[in-house]
Amino acid sequence: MSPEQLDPQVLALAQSFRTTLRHAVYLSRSMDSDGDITAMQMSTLSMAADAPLRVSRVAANLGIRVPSATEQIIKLEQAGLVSRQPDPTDSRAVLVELTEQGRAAWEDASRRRNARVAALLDRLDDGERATLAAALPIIQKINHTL
Amino acid sequence: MSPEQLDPQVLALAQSFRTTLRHAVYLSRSMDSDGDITAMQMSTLSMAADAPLRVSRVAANLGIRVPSATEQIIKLEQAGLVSRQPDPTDSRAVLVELTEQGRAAWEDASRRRNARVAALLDRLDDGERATLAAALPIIQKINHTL
DNA sequence: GCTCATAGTTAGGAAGCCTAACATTCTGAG
DNA sequence: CTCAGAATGTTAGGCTTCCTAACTATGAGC
Repeated sequence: MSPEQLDPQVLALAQSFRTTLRHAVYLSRSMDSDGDITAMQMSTLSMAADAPLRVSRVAANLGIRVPSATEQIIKLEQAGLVSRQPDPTDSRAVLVELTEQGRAAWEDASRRRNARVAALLDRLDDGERATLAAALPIIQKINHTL
Repeated sequence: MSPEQLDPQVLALAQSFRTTLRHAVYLSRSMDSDGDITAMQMSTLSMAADAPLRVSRVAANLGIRVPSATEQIIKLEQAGLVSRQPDPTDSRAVLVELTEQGRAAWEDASRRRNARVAALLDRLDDGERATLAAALPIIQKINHTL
């Protein structure tokens, strides 16, 4: 909490990082806006693709409150993409899992979006792609320390 | 538009990029949610900090429609942070510029947010920071090719 | 068994974004 | 010079997403 102790170089990087990420929000929005599945729904589906998970975990992973997660999950359920099952180990909890249709929709949407982003990345040279590949885990690491 | 031609390695990078960016949205949101100025307002203020600009340019830079930009700008105006002046070269257009109070608020908010992000980046080692610094311009470049 | 914490849902409201319709100003073709 | 169409914003109305507060139902500890 003492700004004087911060390395100016780190501060400059922080500024650049913040700005880049702010713009990347719009990049991400446009990358993930395709068809009828929203970015948030994509996130939820990809979480559930690994294994069924609780509503509260969906909320935590999305950085939203539980009621908001419930709302989104209900929409996914009405669209037939996920099902809500009571957790056998805790009857208070609800497990969100992909339906067959949900898995198909998720895989399809992923494929199309990946192809579009790959087309963007294709314009970079090998060095740039290598740098980007090296930086992504670091950004994820920062994300986890949140 | 022919997915078969895409390098699998580039596709994998695209997937990772997309996922990282999607999570970074929430990171950015938490980094930029501080006090009373929202992330979008910060973006608008930082644009106007360089030079007065039109409503349509604000909208374009934020990736939103003109009416939505108008709405945000009116809020900033009501908060006393920007003023709306008719463009002397085109009376249809409106120039958004920072007020003194707006500039002070922006500088203050920037300082605090940069300090908080710098504290996160401080936990990385020098190599990680170097990689991150190298990657940021590349992400910006991708952003511009949008 | 009572009490308190935990998991989700429901209800109601705030904020942000959108499209459609409109007023005003500019531009250029005749 | 005039008038039709383009460009710039604003207003109006609606949709979506998120929030907090209040509630139900289940689990856990004394």
